[in-house]
Amino acid sequence: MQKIDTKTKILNAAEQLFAERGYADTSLRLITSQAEVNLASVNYHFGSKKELIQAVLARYLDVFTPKLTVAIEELNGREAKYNQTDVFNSLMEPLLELNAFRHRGTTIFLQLLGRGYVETQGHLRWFMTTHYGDIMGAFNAAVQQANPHLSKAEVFWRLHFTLGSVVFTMASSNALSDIAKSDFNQDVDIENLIKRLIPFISAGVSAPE
Amino acid sequence: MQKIDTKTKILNAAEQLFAERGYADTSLRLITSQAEVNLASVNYHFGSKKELIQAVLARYLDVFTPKLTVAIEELNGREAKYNQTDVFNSLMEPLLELNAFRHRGTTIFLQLLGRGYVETQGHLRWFMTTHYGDIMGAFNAAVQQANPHLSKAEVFWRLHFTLGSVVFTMASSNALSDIAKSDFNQDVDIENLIKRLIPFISAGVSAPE
DNA sequence: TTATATTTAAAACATTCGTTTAATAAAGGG
DNA sequence: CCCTTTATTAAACGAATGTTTTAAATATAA
Repeated sequence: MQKIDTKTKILNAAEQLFAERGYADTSLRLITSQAEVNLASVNYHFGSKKELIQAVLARYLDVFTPKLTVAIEELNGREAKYNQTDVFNSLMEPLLELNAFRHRGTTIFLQLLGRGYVETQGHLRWFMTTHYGDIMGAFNAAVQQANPHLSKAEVFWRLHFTLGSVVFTMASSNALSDIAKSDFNQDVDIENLIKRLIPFISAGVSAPE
Repeated sequence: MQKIDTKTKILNAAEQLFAERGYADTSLRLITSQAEVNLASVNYHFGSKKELIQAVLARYLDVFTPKLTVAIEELNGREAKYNQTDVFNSLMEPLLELNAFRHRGTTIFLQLLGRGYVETQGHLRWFMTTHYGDIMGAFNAAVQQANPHLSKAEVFWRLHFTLGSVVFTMASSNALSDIAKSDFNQDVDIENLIKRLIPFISAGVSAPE
């Protein structure tokens, strides 16, 4: 039984609550009581709530983006041309490996991402594009490469449509799962959901213009 | 120059701000100052902020759902079987007519809808399903009818993926339009966006299982 | 051990929020 | 015109939030 330091205890509790309830609806008091630490320790270790939010996201992004980077590089290093499915697989592997990083890591990461996009007015989007803009651009380029029949602009938009599907689904996955449970008596986990998402997204991205 | 009563002034200001900034991040003080009415008038006319949110949404839904209802009924009254494109057209017309109801009505409505889904923890979803559940069910059934190769559950999920694409795109349409403008020197309006969305969504919904 | 730096703790602070109150003004009906 | 209802206004309330302060405890290094 090792001792977990305060900083980590805060991050663990915060990411859980942020993903479940959103950033705005999660107070520091709720986080610190869940983490069993003092209220003031958030400001001591992170400075502010805003910086805590960024730290929570950064912990995932710093695991995710290097893996995605090498996956994309591997893709571009191939002799044969790659297609849309190849690109998605390159994305999915690093994404699913987050489940090894932390319990339910994939879901939490996508929920945090989604909430960050729709909730906070700009500051999270700014944080991500300035710190992780390179890999985002590289991924965009890979999708273009795989879909030469689409214009740059069309790829741009379709990737955002895709992001919308994923992020929205994850952000409301709790409620949706409840509905699916009562309507179809169907248990839905993250793997199941991704399995449903893939054909939808793949068909959408590669659709004729 | 006709005089607009206080209730309407509040609704007009509120829907604008709710769509732009979300429900939680929009204070009653911001709304009432924008509307140039007294702070207390919100509680006087609507009872609470929660009820104001519902009233804002209801104003759109009460215009939208009757039109969608007749469109779906017309669809079911046809002799020939209809397909996915037919269903979407039945949805799009009432949706675009909201632009006649109010300036940028379609965008605002979809933004409000999306924010309601991810933000408020349940009460808006409850409000919608209890008051407008019938038409939602009818639309769901129509999509199933048009896609007999899909199970009920699969249709349910794909419609939510669709809602995600639409809502997410609308919710971040301001920022996205700016990016598209600077990257592709491309002006994007709502009609243009929907034109891009249709092939993406259609392909996704009707994809093989 | 002693001195210094780091971390934790309790309390208070300053704002902001939704809501309520109480007084005033305007409108409508007989 | 008077009376009742409806609507508006200014002020305050109570609760919740992020943050800061000040002191105590703990760890670190000389």
